[in-house]
Amino acid sequence: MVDSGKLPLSFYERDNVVEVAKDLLGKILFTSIDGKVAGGRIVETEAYSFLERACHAHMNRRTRRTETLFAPGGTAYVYLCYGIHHLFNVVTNTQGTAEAVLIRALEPVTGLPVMQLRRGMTVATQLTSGPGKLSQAMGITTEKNGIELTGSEIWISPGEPIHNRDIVADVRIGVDYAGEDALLPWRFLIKGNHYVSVPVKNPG
DNA sequence: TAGAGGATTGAT
DNA sequence: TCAATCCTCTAC
Repeated sequence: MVDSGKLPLSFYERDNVVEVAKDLLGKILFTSIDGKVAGGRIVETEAYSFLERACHAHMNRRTRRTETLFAPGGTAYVYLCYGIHHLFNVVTNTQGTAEAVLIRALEPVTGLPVMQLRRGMTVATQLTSGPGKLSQAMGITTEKNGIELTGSEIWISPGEPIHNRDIVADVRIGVDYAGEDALLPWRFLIKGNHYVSVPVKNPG
C-alpha cells in the first residue's frame, strides 16, 4: 500500500543536500500531468551543491537557467540536457542557497501503461532507468520548471524507509568536467535494485 | 551575435 | 563508439 500523503516542505528545506539525496531513496514520485497519474519509487539520486563545480550554480552563479536553484526547498528544477532530454531535480535548502537533488532512476509503481505509452516501449526496467527516461515516462518537461512539489502536478510521498545498510554511494555520472569535485561520492542507489541507470563502479 | 558544449540516450 | 539536437552561456 502506497502512502499518498505528500512530503512536507521541512523535508526539502534541510541544509544538508547529501542527507536529502539519501532520504529520497524509497520515496514515491508522483505526477498528474495531462490527466494521467504515474508514480515510481526513487531508487537513484545525485546531490549537487553551489559549493562544488559540477553544480550549474557553482559559486552562486546566477543566470536565467540557474535562478530556479536559488528557490526555496521543495521546488522543481527541470532543464534541458543535450537539447533532447528533460532532467528533473528537487531543489533543497532555503531560498538563496543553490542545492538540488537530481532524480536519476525510478522503479515504476503506478500508471505503467501511461509510462509505456510515453516511452514507446514496454520493458519495465528500461522505462525509468535514467534521468532523461524517467522525465519522459512521467511526462515532466521544462514547462514544469519552478513549480512547487507540494502542488497537484508533481509531488513526492513517503514510501518505505531505506535502511542505511541498503544504500550504496558512488561517484556521479557525467560530471568529469568538475575536476576533483567529480570524485565526490554523491550518487546514491538502493543496493541490488534492478532499475538503476548505471551499475556502481566500486561495488562493496 | 556566433560558437562551443552539455547532470543523456539509443542505435551501430 | 557516435550521432542526435537545441538551449544556455561566454566571448567578442
